[in-house]
Amino acid sequence: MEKKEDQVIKTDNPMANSMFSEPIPTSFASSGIFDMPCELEGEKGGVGGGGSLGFVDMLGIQDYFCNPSLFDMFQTPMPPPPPQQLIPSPSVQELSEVVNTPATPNSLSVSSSSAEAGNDEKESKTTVEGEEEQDQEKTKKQLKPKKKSNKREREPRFAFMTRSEVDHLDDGYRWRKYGQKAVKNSPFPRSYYRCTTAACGVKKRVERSSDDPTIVVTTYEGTHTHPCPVTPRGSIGIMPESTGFGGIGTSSFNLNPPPRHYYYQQQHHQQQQQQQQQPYFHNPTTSLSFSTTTNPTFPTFVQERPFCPPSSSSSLMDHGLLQDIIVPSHMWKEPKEE
DNA sequence: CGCATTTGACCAGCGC
DNA sequence: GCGCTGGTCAAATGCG
Repeated sequence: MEKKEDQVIKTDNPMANSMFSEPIPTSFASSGIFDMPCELEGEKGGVGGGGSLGFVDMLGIQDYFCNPSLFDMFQTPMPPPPPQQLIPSPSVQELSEVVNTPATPNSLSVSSSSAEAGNDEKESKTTVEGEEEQDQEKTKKQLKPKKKSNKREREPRFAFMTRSEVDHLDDGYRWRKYGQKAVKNSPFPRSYYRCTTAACGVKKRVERSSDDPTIVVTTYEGTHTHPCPVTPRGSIGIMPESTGFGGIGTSSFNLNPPPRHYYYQQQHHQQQQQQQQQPYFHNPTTSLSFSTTTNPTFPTFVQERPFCPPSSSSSLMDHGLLQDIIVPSHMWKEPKEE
């Protein structure tokens, strides 16, 4: 029962979190560089969710959404983890494959799909409201009907790959672990977490990549319906509702982050070219790429910067983002020794 | 004492 | 129909 994962956003910053699911306006469709319509000024150590976040329908990818908080996570300090390392392109591909097992290359309804993808997609017509799901959950608890006639409709999911030694990354939200399972083809168990906030049905799964144990794959499902209860080091936050992404923000940092530019690492020959198109990056120190190595339907976000630990000053925190080290594409191919 | 984690059991979906 | 696997529940346990 191979499952295809959701799209994977790979980052070295464990703060992968708070993001998620919502259809990505196809208007953002593109096939190369993605210029996140997010402005940032990053001064208080954070990116905020200042503006809107654009997103993609790359190579058939749609139905995705990246909560602006995504940006946060890229510059939010991670807990105690070890020195972050850059993830060379190769590994990205590998991971991508691992996580995105057999998918349907030509399928446009990539929507987050995973196990229940099939069903979800069929029923996805009737958009699921968070409340509905919660009701279902309640019902479940009572009769344990679980997925039945009313097969549970899942919200789009987002997977993030993070190089970290800690499994459960601190993303600012409070999570309660409700299960752990051994997963097939992986020596590492998968942990299931649910947002502890009442009425917030966001869930996330955390597991390590069997290929690269240093990689933690965090899959988020759902959208938080509340402000981030915790702003670790004042760096986490979610997109303001005004953005239309349903997020609620309470970031303690500047909400007008400088433009973030991402580029989509196309699967074929364009890949390298794309990577070299740094001019696309307004902020040359930070880049995030989408990679659809094996399966174009599942992009992989690759953060090209090593994690920058929080500093005592907000300005420095900001640097955590702005001073990221850019890794030339060629370096990806040839992982440097540390 | 309250909350989070652990862990075995249970259930549903899927492939054969 | 059966077995496998993923996902969830909930009692037991741990911890602050």
